Amino acid sequence: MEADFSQQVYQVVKLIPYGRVTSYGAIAKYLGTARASRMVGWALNKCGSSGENIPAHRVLNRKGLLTGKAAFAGEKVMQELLESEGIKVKDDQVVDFEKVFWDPFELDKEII
DNA sequence: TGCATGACCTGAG
DNA sequence: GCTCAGGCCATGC
Repeated sequence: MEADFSQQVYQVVKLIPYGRVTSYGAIAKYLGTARASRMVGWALNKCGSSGENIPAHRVLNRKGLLTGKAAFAGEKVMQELLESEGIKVKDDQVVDFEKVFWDPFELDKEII
């Protein structure tokens, strides 16, 4: 349940604000397993089987590349979703990735 | 129990 | 500055 790594990832991904994106490494680091960044992607890969609606399209790699677009219904679905939120995507890559980048640690900042 | 895989990240050449 | 290779953790069979 809560202790499940996958659930932890889903929780963070669902906390991503509208029009913002984050990287697998950022989530992994937030969970305390920065070296298990690969697990983050895997957890999202099972998001469909988990029965939860996870905005995995907001999660990209460190380069802002839509590496997980293949896990969606269509390779263009992920891009459409991002563009729908105001995020520009070109060549399977997010434009101004640094500007739309969002760190899970910002949540703690708000709490503080 | 052990091996192989994975939507990654970091370091070195 | 770019490219190649290795390593990390968690899950499935």
